[in-house]
Amino acid sequence: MVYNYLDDLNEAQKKAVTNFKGPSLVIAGAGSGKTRVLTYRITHLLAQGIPAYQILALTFTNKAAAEMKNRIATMIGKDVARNLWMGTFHSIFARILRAEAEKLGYSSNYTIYDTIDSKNLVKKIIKELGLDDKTYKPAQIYGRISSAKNNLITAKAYNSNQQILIQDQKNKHPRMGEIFMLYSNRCKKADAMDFDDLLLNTNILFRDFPDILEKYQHKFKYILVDEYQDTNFAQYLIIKKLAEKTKNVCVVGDDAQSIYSFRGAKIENILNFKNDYPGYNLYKLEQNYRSTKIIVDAANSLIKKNKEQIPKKVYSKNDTGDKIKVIEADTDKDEAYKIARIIEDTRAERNYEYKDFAILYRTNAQSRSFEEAFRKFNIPYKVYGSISFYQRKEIKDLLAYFRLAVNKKDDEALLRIINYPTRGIGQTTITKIDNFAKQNELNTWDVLANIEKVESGLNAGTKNKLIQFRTLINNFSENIKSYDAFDAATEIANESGIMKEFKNPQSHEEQTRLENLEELLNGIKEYVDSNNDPDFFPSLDKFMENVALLTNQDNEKEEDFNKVTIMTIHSAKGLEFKQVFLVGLEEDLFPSPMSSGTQKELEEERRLFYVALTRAEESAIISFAHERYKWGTPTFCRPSRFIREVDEQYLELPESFYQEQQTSFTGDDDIFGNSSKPRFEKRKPGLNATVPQASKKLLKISEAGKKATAQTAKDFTPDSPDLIKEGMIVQHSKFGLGEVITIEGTEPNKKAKVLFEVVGEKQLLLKFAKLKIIE
DNA sequence: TGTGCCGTGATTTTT
DNA sequence: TCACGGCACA
Repeated sequence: MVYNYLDDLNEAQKKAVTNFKGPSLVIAGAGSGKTRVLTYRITHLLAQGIPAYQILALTFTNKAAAEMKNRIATMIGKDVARNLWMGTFHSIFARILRAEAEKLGYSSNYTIYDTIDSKNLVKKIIKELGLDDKTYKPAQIYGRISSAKNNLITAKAYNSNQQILIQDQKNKHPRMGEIFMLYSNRCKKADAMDFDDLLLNTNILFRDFPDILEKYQHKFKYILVDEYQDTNFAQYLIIKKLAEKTKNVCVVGDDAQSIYSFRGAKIENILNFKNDYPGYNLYKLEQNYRSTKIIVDAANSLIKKNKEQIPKKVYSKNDTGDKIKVIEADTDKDEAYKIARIIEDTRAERNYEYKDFAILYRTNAQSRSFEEAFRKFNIPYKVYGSISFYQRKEIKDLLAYFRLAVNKKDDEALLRIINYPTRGIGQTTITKIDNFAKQNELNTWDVLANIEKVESGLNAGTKNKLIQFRTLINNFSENIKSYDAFDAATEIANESGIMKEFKNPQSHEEQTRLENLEELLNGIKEYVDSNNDPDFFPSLDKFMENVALLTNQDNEKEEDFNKVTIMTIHSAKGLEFKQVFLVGLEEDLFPSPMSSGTQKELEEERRLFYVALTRAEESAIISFAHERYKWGTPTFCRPSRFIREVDEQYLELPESFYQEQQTSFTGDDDIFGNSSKPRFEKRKPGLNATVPQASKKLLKISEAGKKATAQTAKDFTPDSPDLIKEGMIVQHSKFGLGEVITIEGTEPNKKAKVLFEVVGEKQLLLKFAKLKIIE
């Protein structure tokens, strides 16, 4: 060791790094140096003379793995770091499964189906069974299959479990089990595993082949797991089995930051570590180095409302910092503009750069208003979380050729490209081949391979086209044996006709697609060039091994470096910014109405808020709007309960908030309002009671005319005040629909008393008020 | 077989 | 609002 790395650590961190024998649980509060502990612990293991190949370090993202690897490489050298088994759960076990594939009846170059492939397959099966895809929503069905697998329930086990079957009956999905079974069989037949199979099959491998389990138990003498609070049952059990012999397992995580239960993560895994590994060592990293005192204390004041927690006291020794400013906006648009202005101001006042800011929200749909505002203000920004690079259509299409060349059984890939670019093989033909394949229990490719002999009612011309396609693919798979990945890929890109599709880009969109394809090829070039192992041939099939496991966050572009970050809170986990804007803090948005039904769900939403707040280093700003476009319709909103849950001493609230507190926040009873009820029953209880009775006409209009309202709100042109009469239904740009109760006074000071649907009764001076006549 | 229009429905998503 | 799938038509 070139320097005494332990000097970089505080006492708690040092203990967590140096006590490397036996089970360890490291509870790492937000910003407490979790990654540091992990990397230093590995460094320490290596310094004790433990060989790198005996260390298994599991993360959830490629990014986290790459970051750790880099840090370790700088501390102890690239050559050693390379031999560590460090990567995501999926990539590590995909690798092990490739080595052991035959035992489970797969080949070592099995395909990995990504979510899109999986959903397509589910969709197809639902169709084939003649089921209604409104009852059997593919995404939902896939979700159920996925969560079954994450709980280690195979299709077979699923179908023999009475309880599950009864549950499906109740859910109006009596044929769920059948779909699951077909789905599993199809994947197997295509020599394909989906994401969940990678974990499920690893478990099956370890269960059914004890000698193999023993081999890996012996191999991995030290196991480290990052973000342990986000492990699902399948992952938990793999770790448990691998660590059974040595018990040298170190898990790091923060129960307060568990936000992925909807994907099967079990917070119980971290809460129950003490039971699984009695005699474990517990380390709590409680000093937050990232944020100001106010931010840490505010976050604590909120999170303490959660019941299920490992007790800890996160604190900061940094500056006190600014109070968290709460900003009130009229509309979502207004919210974005206000924030754009603040960004420009802060940049000037504090000498911040654009990269120091982040906009964090609950749902992706919220990005739009910010994109628009930032464009207006010329603020450079980058939006994360849209569609991943590898999920773009053009990329998936080209990759499908690669996949088929590597594994001809890959039916999803085959069907994707058999007529793309179009080569005269239409739906009718595909259906015929497909049916024949199914009747004879064959892969689609098998039918193509013997198309000359197949009695399928296809005419000679069509057969010829199929033979041409077959020859094309056969050539490709010949090529990948001798060409390196880049040469093979380039050949395929050209010969398949995909590049030709974009030869003369007609639109900006086509231009982007071409660039994406080029980027993919460049990536492959890099892959080939970066190999300096003379014993390794960087072929296309090798490149394909991990492609399905890559995501777009893995390749940040350099030009995106100094831009404002716009992303969901989920994707912000692990990141930090000087100033964080927590936007859209409204009921029915955050907490999300979809996940505030149960206490458990609500606690997770609260943890989400906690994660968001603790991303901030120097200041955090919370915003909410009174009116927001939801699915194209302007909707009225109330501030989120989470604002109120933060201890007020850390907040700088807007004037109106104190007034509103008295009316809309009189108690908790309106908080759990059912969102299907008409809105005016939920706001301002004092007025609510009177509104519905007062105007049946208004109610009728607002119920029937939601679409009309949406249109009028968009291009709002007020009518002349002279035309406004008693009894009319009018619309106000801010207050929405209302009924004119009385008109009094004389020009130019005519006043109208209007009963609005949402805000109740208002006196309006007609010369100022902009009203539009609806009826 | 390909195109264009209309109706529908819509969290979060590390792999 | 926006994206996607189904269906009618060329």
